[in-house]
Amino acid sequence: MDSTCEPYGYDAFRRTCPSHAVLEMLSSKWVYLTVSALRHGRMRNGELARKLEGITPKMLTQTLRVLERDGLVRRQVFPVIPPHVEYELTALGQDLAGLLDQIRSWSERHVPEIRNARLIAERGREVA
Amino acid sequence: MDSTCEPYGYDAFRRTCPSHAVLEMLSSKWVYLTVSALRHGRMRNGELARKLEGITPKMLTQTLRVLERDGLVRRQVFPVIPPHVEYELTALGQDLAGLLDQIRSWSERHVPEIRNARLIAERGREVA
DNA sequence: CTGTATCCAGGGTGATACTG
DNA sequence: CAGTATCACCCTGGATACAG
Repeated sequence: MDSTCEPYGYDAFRRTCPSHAVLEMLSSKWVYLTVSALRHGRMRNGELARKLEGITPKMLTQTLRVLERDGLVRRQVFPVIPPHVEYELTALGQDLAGLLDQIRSWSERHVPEIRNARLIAERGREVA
Repeated sequence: MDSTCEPYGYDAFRRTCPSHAVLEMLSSKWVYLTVSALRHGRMRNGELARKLEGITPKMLTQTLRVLERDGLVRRQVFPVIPPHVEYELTALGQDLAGLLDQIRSWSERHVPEIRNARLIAERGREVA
């Protein structure tokens, strides 16, 4: 069983390596956005729902549960009525957030170039 | 039509913003790995297939086509027999590669912490 | 307010076989 | 070698309604 990728260390290129699964877990736009949103402090469920435009209650909960399970997000429940729940990044989550947020920012910054590339690609297909 | 997110600039949190679609396109483990693999220079189709362990021909081609369409990868065909095709990152792709590769590296670096978090989470569920 | 419970459509993904 | 074509299938992800 080489699931640890030993003795050469972890290698995400190997499908049996745990780091491959971690990478897969991170490959979700809702994970990106959730972690990025929490980057500047704790937020309530409703706040997140409004910030992550278009997310359904199910996906929001599901995403938060995964992040909580993997130690990236901490969930705090206040036993009051109506319910009050807050989410915040753990130290590990904050470490990751710096990277994920850069990707988000990159996506925003390079829209024009990508849009342009797509237009050129389409033209090429028309000619053919 | 606020698809450009104007007048406040692009915002990936808004589902109608083009940057949201870009983020979604990047949310794929095969995109991560393909771009990371190409980071150190051009590669042939077969080389990529071997490097990206477990990828099917279909997914490899599909991923490369998306990256090519969006201007992140350049495809060069040598008209010889047997066929010879090489892929390499464009300038835009290299810019992105730096970020994506950091995520990949992060995934490898933090496996122990995440594994540990999962174990604790499981224990919690058992108690309940 | 913060979720859970269903249901459902759709397509991403893989496996396989095959062609130029 | 590089890629296409097909098929099936899971299962994600969305919509909705409802509960504590």
